Amino acid sequence: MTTVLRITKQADYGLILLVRLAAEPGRVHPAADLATAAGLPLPMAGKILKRLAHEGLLESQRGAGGGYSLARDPATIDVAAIVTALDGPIALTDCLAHGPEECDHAAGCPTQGHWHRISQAIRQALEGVTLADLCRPAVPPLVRLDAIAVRTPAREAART
Amino acid sequence: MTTVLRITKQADYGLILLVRLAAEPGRVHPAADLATAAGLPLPMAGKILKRLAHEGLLESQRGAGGGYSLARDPATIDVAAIVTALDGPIALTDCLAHGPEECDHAAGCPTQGHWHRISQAIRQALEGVTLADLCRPAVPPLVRLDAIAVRTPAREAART
DNA sequence: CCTAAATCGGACTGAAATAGTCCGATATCC
DNA sequence: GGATATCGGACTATTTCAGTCCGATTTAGG
Repeated sequence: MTTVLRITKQADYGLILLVRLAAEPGRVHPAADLATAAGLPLPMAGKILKRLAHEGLLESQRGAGGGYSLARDPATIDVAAIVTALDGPIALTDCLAHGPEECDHAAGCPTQGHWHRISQAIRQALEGVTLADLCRPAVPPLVRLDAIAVRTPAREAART
Repeated sequence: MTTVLRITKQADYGLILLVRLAAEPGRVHPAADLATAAGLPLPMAGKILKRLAHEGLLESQRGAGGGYSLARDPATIDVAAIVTALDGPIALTDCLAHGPEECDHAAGCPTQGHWHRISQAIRQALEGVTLADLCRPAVPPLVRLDAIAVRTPAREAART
């Protein structure tokens, strides 16, 4: 038993790579540069960047002098979009990922409305933070008592 | 690529079993009864009930005529507690599960505060719904447009 | 052209988490 | 004593995740 309701490392890594890209939005960054900056092995970073480009969050330029750059303004890319791009749809259970009506028993299920509410709250939490937010300010935690540390292998190496 | 930010099936099953128990809070329910009611194989239901008892959410009585009953009032048991009991701590990434100070690089990490906020929002969403809520009323979804169906193998069988 | 620098697309492997089962031991009621 | 139950933990199979690798393709520059 480990932890639950988590995003994958790929999404975590992806966030870090995107923060790097957002630091210099105009420039084209080769995957190798981003990988070393983030402290990730090139194959891993490459895989993630590929997918982000495929999902439309990044633009890619092939060939010598090529690389990746942000497709949109950092302020218009929210965390939900990034996580969804890398990890797939966000849902508490598999069935919540399917569309409406998918469940013919919905009528008799008293829990339904509650799940919907919870699901929506989570989604909103992820939509409420943009890539621009992530870069710029370290928002001061309101509660100082239980300030929670943020650590991940990549994130450690990432901090220059 | 499937879905992300999900709870395990055990937690899902556990919720269903608990709803059954909450329907008749006073009574003692044998695992076999709960299993058939929920449409789960007995070993599976047994495993889950065992853990819920071990975590203090259920009380158990052994021997003939024994079974499980709620340890507390349904209104005092929230979804977060149930999920935590069955799936372990709730956190977006492994590092968020650890306590404070665990990250010596926190000072340089601009994303820190944001993660904390998101994490807290998710936790609150799960703490805001109690077992009593889940039983009683089907809260009407505010947004009708994208009414989301709730389905899971067990949940289908569960609906009497 | 030709070579070097890059991404593209997908297959592939190993490790870990999950789902689910099974069994022997123990407690309780009749 | 026998039937009914939970207890505790080991055990297996399946899926998911992390991470790697390779051949193909595109582009810049000499």
